[in-house]
Amino acid sequence: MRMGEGVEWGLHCCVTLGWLRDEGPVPIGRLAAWFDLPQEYLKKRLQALTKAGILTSTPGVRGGFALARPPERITLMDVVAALEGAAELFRCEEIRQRGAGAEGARFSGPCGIAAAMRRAEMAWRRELAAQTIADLMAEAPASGERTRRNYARLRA
Amino acid sequence: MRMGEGVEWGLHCCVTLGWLRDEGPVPIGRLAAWFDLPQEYLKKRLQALTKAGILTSTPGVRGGFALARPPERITLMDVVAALEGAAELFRCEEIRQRGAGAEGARFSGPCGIAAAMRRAEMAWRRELAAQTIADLMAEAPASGERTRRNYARLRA
DNA sequence: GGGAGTATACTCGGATATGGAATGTCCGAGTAGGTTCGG
DNA sequence: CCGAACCTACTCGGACATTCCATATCCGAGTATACTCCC
Repeated sequence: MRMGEGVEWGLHCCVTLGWLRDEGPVPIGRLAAWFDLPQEYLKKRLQALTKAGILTSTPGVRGGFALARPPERITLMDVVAALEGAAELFRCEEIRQRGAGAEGARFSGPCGIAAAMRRAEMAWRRELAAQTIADLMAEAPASGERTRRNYARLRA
Repeated sequence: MRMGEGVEWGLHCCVTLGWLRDEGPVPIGRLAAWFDLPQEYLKKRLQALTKAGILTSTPGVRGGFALARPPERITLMDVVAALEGAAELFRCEEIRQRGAGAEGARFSGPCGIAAAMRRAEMAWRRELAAQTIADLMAEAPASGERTRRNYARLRA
């Protein structure tokens, strides 16, 4: 069980778009070159973020991607859910109700195993939801400054 | 990103083996029929648990699988790590150091994104390590009683 | 010179191949118990 | 009748197919810009 690499890409792109928010939309080719990533596949991932309402995409010759909301209102949980699906990590198939072991059982309450796994997963989600893109931006102001400088030079 | 179904199988089998600890080793065929699971693949997963030191396997005509330690000393984290690998969910590829965005950067500290994801993952692991197989057994004493009864009937 | 129409180049969007991991299946090695033969 | 050797049946262990999803790629739809032509 591992997370897709698109999550790292999406988070870095969101932080970068947060820093370049005053510069207007950033085209996908620029972002791909920025991190040396496969352009077409990165586009596919950003499209998922767009569908989830995290990014906005504007077509046309001066188009590109941009944040749909202020960075303070975008949590890591939003990005992960958009890119990896909102489904839970552990899926209970209720195997306790099948086979010879279920002979003469009622199963009133929920499955204890599923409940325990759910508790752990909720702790994970809570931590993810507590961090925002703005927090990540605040942690590295120097990188923000450099990003704006490099981007302005590329644009010129 | 989803967890393999083997985790659910492994946890249910561990709880069942905890209840049947006085009955000696349980063969794989019995366990597979118990939950109506594909026998050969379940065996592969239990072999992983054996390699991790969670189960013991005894060959021979009266052989089978059994818990290697008391249920109080087996955490959900142990089982998940044995079946899904101990690698972290989020792997940082340091894409910030690649491409045009890294022009003239020093990168003194660790990647803030990786740190944030690590925090969330640690919360998840902590919750998993706090729950043991014995806890799961204690939550459903009725199922334990029924399991012992059904198993004795099958054995007869 | 001004404005409308048109052509164009650049963007996003979804449909289409490919590779690797999770899943599923198979055969061989080993051990405990039962059986048989000899004492 | 007792004991030891052998044989058999059942177990686990690892090697071999198959299916599904993440990854990677391609072509088509749409729009703002820039240019051109007409008034």
